[in-house]
Amino acid sequence: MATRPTPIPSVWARPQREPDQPALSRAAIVREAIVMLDAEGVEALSMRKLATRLNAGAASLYRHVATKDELMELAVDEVAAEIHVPSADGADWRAAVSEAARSFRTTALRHPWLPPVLGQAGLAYLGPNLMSYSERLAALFTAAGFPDPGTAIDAVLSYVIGMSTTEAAWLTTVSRSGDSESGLIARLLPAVQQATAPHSHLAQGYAETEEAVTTDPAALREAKFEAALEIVLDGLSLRLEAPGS
Amino acid sequence: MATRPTPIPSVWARPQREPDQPALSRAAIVREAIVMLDAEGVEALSMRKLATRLNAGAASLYRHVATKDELMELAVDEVAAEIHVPSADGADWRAAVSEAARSFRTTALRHPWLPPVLGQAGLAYLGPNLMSYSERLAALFTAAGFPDPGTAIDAVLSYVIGMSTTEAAWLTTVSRSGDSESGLIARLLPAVQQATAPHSHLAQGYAETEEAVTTDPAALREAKFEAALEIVLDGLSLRLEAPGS
DNA sequence: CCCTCGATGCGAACACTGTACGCAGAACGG
DNA sequence: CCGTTCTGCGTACAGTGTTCGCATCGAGGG
Repeated sequence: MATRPTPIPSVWARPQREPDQPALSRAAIVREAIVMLDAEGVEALSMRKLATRLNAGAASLYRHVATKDELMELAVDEVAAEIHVPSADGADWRAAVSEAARSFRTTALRHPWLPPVLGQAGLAYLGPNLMSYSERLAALFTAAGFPDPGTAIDAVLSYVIGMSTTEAAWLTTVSRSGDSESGLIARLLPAVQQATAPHSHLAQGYAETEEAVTTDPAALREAKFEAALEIVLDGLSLRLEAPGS
Repeated sequence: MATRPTPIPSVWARPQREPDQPALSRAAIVREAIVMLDAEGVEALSMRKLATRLNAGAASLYRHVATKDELMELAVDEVAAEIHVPSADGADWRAAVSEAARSFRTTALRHPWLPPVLGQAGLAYLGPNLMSYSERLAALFTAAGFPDPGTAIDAVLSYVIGMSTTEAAWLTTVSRSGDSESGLIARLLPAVQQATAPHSHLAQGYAETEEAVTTDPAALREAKFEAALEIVLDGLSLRLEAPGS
C-alpha cells in the first residue's frame, strides 16, 4: 500500500482536547436537545444540527443514543422531572391535584413540544422520572381515599394533556409567526369571523370573549384552563363522597 | 428551431384518457391520503407514495394542494364529518354529550392519526366540517342550559382528545408490532413490571387489572374511557344545577 | 516501554423526504 | 388557426435518519 506523504509533526497541528469541552456524553446530548426543542420546536431538531451545536459529527451521536426516538424518550423523561406533584399527606386533595395540574401546565408551556409527544407515548415510556411522576399521582389519589385511583388519574391526566397540547401548539404558532399573541389574533380575526359567521353559537361565543382575547390573551388562557379543571375536580369530588357501589 | 423527427401518428400511440381513471382532483387526493393514513399511519404518508397510488407524479399533487400540511388539514376536515353529535333538542343532555364523546372515540380509533393532529391543530383548522362539529357541540350545551358552554366544551373535548390520543397511539403500536394486543402486552409485561416494581401504587394498580388486560384488552379500554368520561359528566352536571355564581 | 484492544469520533454514502422550476401537451375561447 | 390557460411531470435541491468502515486515542498488560 502507498505510504501517504508524512505530515510535518507540529505541536500546533496536534489537536489538544479543550478541557472545558465536556466531551460527548448521553447527558450532554439530551441536555442540548432539550435546549433546541424549547427554542425551535420538534421539527427543527435534527441529528446533524444537534451534533453541530455540540462540535461533533452527526454519526458520533449514535455512539450514545440508539435512535432519534430514543433521544426523544430520554428528553421527555428528563423534562418530566420538572413537574411538581405535592406529597400525599392527605390534607387537601383538591388543592394538591389542582397544584399538580397547574405544574404540568407550566412545564408544558416551558417545553411546548412535551404534550403531544407525551400524549402519543402513553404507556410506552418507562423512564424513571415519568414512573415516579405517575407514582406520586397515584399516591395522592389513594391517600385522598378514592376507590378507583386509576380512573381518577385517567380523567385529570387526559384533560391536562389535551388542554396543554392545544395551548402549546397555539404558542408555537405564535412564536413562529414572529408577532405578538394579540397581534396574531388580530391578523387571524377576519378568517375566524368568516368561518364562524354561518354558525350562530360559535359566532356568539367568540364575540363574548373578543375583548379579553385581544387585551390579555395569556390571562384568558390560564382562566380557561382553570375553569375547565374545576369541572373535572368537581366530578372527582362526587366520586369521593359516595364510596358505595 | 430544429424540426424534431415527425413521429408516425397512430391511434394506438396517442394517449387516450381512461374514463374510469377519475383524473387528478383535490377530492381524489384527499380520499386516497386518508386511505393511506388509516392503513399505515402518519409517517408512512409521503407525497411520492401518494402520487404513485394515484398513477401520477409527485409534482402533480401540488397543482391541487399547496403543501402537505394543507393536505393534512383537508384530510382532518374530511374525517371530522364522521363524528356524530346528537341534535340539540334538549331532551337528555347527558346522554347526548356521552354519545358525542363516544362517537369521537370510535372515529378516532378508525383513523388513529386523527387525535394528535387535531390536538395540535387547536384553533388553526377552520374547515367547514370541523366548524359545524363545534357548532353542534355548542348548540348542545347551550340548549341544555349551561351558563358557560365554552368551558364545558373545553372540559369534555380536552378529555376526549387526550384519552383518544394515547389510545390511538397504543393501537398504532400494536398494529405495527404485528402481534395481537394481548400478545404484545405479554411481551411488554416484564419491562413494565421491572419499571413499576419500585413504585408501590403503580405495581398494585397494574396487578389489579392484569387479568382483565390480558383477557379482553379492548373491553377494558372502552370501560376506562367510559368511567373517566362519567367523572367529567358529573362535574358538568354540578355546573348545570347551580346556575348562580 | 511498546503494543494491543476496546471505546469513541466521524466522513461518506444510502435511501428517503417536501417542494420549486420550467417544460410539454391538452383544452378552450376568439 | 392562434394564443392563453390549465394540468401533469421529469428533474433538481436541500435536507433528513441511519449505517459502514476507517482513524484515533486512552488504558492496561506483557
